[in-house]
Amino acid sequence: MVRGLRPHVEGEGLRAIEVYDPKLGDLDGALHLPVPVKAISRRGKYVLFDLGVRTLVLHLRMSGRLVWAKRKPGGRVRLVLRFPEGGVYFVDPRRLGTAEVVSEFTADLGPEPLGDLAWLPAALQQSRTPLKLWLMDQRKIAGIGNIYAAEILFRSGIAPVRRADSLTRGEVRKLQKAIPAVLEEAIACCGTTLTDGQYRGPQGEIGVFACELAVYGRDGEPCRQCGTPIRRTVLGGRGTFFCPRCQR
DNA sequence: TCATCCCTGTGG
DNA sequence: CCACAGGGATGA
Repeated sequence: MVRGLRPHVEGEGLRAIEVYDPKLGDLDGALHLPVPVKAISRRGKYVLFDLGVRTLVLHLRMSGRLVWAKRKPGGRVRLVLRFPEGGVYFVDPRRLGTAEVVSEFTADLGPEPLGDLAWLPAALQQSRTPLKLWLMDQRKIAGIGNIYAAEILFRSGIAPVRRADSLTRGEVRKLQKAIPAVLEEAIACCGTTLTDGQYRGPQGEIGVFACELAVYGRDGEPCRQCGTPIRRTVLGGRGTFFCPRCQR
């Protein structure tokens, strides 16, 4: 998503911030607009607009989308970042997303999942939590959510409830490979659009990784690898999908 | 380490 | 109608 927005906003002047949801509060109070966007980047699931002395921090949570458009798109627009050539529209029907302007971005985030994962074995050894919860704990490793946790575990052949500190060396190696493999593949597919009105890229692109999902949302359907019905349980309050045969 | 809550929309 | 939804902060 950040890659899609980059050509539209990087180096461009942010003219105005229009807030349509009082929950978001005032955002431009500490800013001298217009201000050039020096860079747009990502850390974990946070989107960061580098405005020089300040940083605009967005988090889309469950239902948020960032749409680049000339005019207002459909849906519940909570925020607009106005640029000369168009706007970044923060569409967010559930209103769980967040936006703030800060002097320095801070968040309790673990390392990026696409960097060197040499630290992983030692970190896993220190935790007794179920592996799926470990993967989704942003303080342990940043950026992995419910869909990709499920898919990473399937590709690793590890059951979601396995304690993090119980993995064999071989399983850790599989996990180490599966984390970047699943994420890179999903990014190459432009993400995962499950149904209409859900995740889209900044130009409305559908994320076709939904076609590649092995377990997520496939409760009761046959495993693509062994035919065993995919099962759904609840872990940490979240739907958890896995193949009881392929994942031990 | 957990359930709960924040919100609203959709699908069964 | 109820269950559930891609996330995360909070308080027990």
